[in-house]
This record gives sequence, structure tokens and C-alpha cells, in this order.
Amino acid sequence: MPGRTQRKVIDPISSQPLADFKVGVDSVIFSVDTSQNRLLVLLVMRHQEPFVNYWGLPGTLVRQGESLENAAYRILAEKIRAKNLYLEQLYTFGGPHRDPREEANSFGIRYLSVSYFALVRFEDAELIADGVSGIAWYPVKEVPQLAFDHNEILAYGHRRLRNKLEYSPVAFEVLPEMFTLSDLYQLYTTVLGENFSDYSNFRAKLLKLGFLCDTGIKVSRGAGRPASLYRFDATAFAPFKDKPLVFI
Amino acid sequence: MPGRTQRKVIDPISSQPLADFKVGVDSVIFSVDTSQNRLLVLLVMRHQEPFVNYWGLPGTLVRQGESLENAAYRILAEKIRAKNLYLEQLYTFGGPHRDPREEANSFGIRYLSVSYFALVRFEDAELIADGVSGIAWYPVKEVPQLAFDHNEILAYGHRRLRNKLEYSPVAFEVLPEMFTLSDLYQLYTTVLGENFSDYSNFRAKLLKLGFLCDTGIKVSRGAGRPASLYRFDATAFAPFKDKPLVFI
DNA sequence: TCAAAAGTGTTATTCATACACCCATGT
DNA sequence: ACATGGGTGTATGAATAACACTTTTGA
Repeated sequence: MPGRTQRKVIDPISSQPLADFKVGVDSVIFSVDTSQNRLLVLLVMRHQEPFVNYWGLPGTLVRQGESLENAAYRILAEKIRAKNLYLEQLYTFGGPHRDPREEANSFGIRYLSVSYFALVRFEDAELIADGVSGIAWYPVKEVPQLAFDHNEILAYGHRRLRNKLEYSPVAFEVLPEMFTLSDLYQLYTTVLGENFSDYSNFRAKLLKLGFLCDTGIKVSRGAGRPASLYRFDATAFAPFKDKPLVFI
Repeated sequence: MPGRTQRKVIDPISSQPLADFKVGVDSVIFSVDTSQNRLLVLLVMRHQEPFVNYWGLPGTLVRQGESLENAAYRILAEKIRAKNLYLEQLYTFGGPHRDPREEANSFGIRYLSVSYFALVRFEDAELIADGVSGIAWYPVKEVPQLAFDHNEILAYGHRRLRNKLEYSPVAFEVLPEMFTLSDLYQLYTTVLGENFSDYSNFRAKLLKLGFLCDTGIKVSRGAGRPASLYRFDATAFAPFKDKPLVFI
């Protein structure tokens, strides 16, 4: 975890041999089920040692000639077919002994995990059941004990998601091309919690910023007044880029 | 860099052998010379290939049994003696071909760099001249072309520093136990630029937050009215932890 | 006609910004 | 006495938050 301070390590024997690493990429893939107001994370059931029959984050070891990011996209593509997605690097967990395989083989290979954080649109994210199955969306509030240090990675990813949502336009990566302001509001409430903002204030603030344009198209969902479909205007958003904009 | 979106990589041959990695830790060590209002970064002159006679970020390869963070502390301790410091992980750069050594030896070893970000107090950070020298504080605005992708890492670290300063109390990690409000203001201006806030507003805002306590001790620096020494009260700050506090 | 969902408006309060001004010290 | 840096106060406008309220639909 970031932000340790004031520690001093005096390592007198710094002439030890270099460590050899295998590098894994683990992804915290989030999705928001707006219909049920639930934040979901993608878990896979492990079929090999270590941690057989534990749920864990989807991950893989990096292949020769493959970049970290591409490895992340590779597992993602193996597990889900998604139209819209957002991906960014999260954190690198690399202490010794975090992977039991380090003990098993005596060659001293270390396992390091570069974790990635992804957000996909729930509605068009189709899970790929690969034979024996064992892949599922789990409500974040109900995840069981996971393999390795994956609970820790998930917690870290969850924190990042909340932050991202507050001051960056990630939400639009994961919403369909056109969406209602309620859709947007739902997304925010399920991730940030019920009391982050009043709907009308949220609405007013976002519309004032001016990068949401009303398409004029109305859509009716069950009872109630039909809602306008809006579109995120990336060009109009450009000036806000890199500015400490807060969406709340 | 984080935040790529909408890319899909279809990798048909995912049965390639795993890559073997050496893992390097490179640190972007910042310091603020308040007397000259300059933001400094620690660079070391390289004496070995690759990139001989280039300046680069201080770094090392991770040894057996050593955690990433400890490796970061190890190089730090080799280069400077510092009382106060703040350290956190920055980003992991791991594309293939980022290190020319990958080409040189044909065993297909990859080099991955986990970068760390550190902030040390300039006044009590004593550089350790290790024999042939070649270690120096460089004003961030004047850094030359660096080895590897270190300019990119530096740029990323610089961005992180600015953000950190805005919404976290890092400044106090790097200021002495007792400091004047001008000291604090100087620190902010040198990092964030001249026009981030008016001194009196900055002052008013911070005092209102209530985690800076006046020790009553006055200190006179040259001409002008003597300033009060303040102390950062971590206990009083606690409630603000994890809240979207902005220091401006 | 009524509930549900969408959308608008009002108001009080806090906050940001840009200043003007007073205070204590060295020279 | 005056320049220098430290410290306080105030007026303006904008942003926030908590509401009440209207509009348009399905049932």
C-alpha cells in the first residue's frame, strides 16, 4: 500500500544475488448493475494449485514479448466480451512470500503481481464460460475470502474506483453512447453510496458544466415521465481535462 | 501511463513461453529548496552500460528475499542520509524493449521497473558521495535527457507530487517538526507555481481546518516581524483522513 | 386520478477570491 | 523612519446543500 513514511532500512548485505521473477497481471474488473444497484467484481474459480477451489481475481502470467497492459487485455478478452471498457494500472504487489509457489520450487523464483483496474458496462459484458465454468460477477459487498492477497488488491481497486468517479469522466466510458441523467445518477449512487448528492443538485451541476448534450430523444422506462437521452461531448469536456474538476 | 481506453487486443497465440524478469526499482526523489524556490530531483551519473555517462534516476535491481519497498529504501539509503522522508509506489513500467539489455543477452530476460516516488527535506538530506561521485540535485526544470525512459518516469512523478500536495498532508512529512506558515506557503508555491493561492487566504484556510497548532514560539529570520512556529497535529488531522480534503 | 419518475426553482449558508490594512522587527 | 516580512479583516460573488415544487407519463 502506498504512503509509508519515516522508515529506514539498513541493509548491510546488499551483495546478495538478484531475484528472478515471473510477473503476473491480476485485474480487478468492476461492473455496475444499475437495475439492482449493485457494484460487481469479476471473480474466477481457481482449478490449479495454489489455492484450488478458491475464488480469485482473473489473472495470468506475462508471456515473452508481451507488455503488461497487453497481458491485462488478454485475460480480459478471455473472460468477457465487452464493448466499452476502461483500463488502468493499479498497483504492484511484490513482497517475497506473497505467492506460496515461491516456497515450493527451490529455485528462488519470485512472483510479482501488477494489478490492473477495469470498469466495464454490465449490460453488454458477456461472460465467456470456458468449459468447466467458474466465472461470476460477485457483489463487492459479498466477496468471500480470495486466493493470494487478492482481497487486498480488490480493496485497493475499490478505493481507486470511488476516487476516479469523483474527479474523472470514467462513468461515460462505461455508460452506453446515450444515457439518461438518472442512469448516470444511478451509477454514481451505487458506487459512491446513497448520500453522495441530491439528484437535482447532481443534475444541475453536471448540466452547468456543459459537456452533456441533450439529444432531444425521449425514452420511457415503465411508469413516470420519459427522460431525455444525453450524450457525453468529449470535445466540450477537453478544457476540463487535467483540471481539478469534481463531479460529486 | 494510466488510463488507456477502448482498446481490444486479440492475441491468438497465447501459448508462448512465460517471460523471465529482473525487476528494477527506480526512485524519483524530490526535494524543495525553499531558500531558492526550486523543486529538485536527485539524479545519478551512470558509470556502466547501458547509457554510460547519462544521468538517470537512482535505481537498483531487486535482490533475493528483498521486497520492492525495501529495495527502494536501500537505494535511498545509499544515496542520501535523510531524517524525514515520504515514500510511495508510483507506477510500473514494463513494456518489452524498454531496456536495451533485453536485446543484448539472447536469453530473453525482460527488465521491468517499479518506480517509487519520494519526498525528502532538503535541509537535512545529506548526499553520500560514493567514491567517483556523480550524484546531484537537479532543478526539475533543467533536467537533461536521462537514461532509459526516466524522463517519462520523472514527469509522472512530478504530476503525482503536485496532486499529493493538493489533497494530502505530505508537506508536513518533509517540513521540520516546527515550521512557520511562510515555510509551508513557500513549499506550496515552489511545487504548485506562484499563483495557486494568495498567502492570506492560504493561511486562513489552513488555520480554520484546525490541525496546525501555534507553539507560541517566535522566530525571526532577518528583517520583518517574527513568525510563529506551528506544529502539525496528526491527531487533529485524523478526521480528515480519506476525506476529499483540498489544501489548495 | 394517482403514483412514479423526470425535471425546475428557491433559499440559506458556506467558500473562494481579491484585496486593504495593521503589526513587529532589523537596519 | 522605513522597508520587510508576518498577520488580520472585509466585501463580493460563486458554489453547495437542502428543499419544495411542477411536469409528464403508465396503470
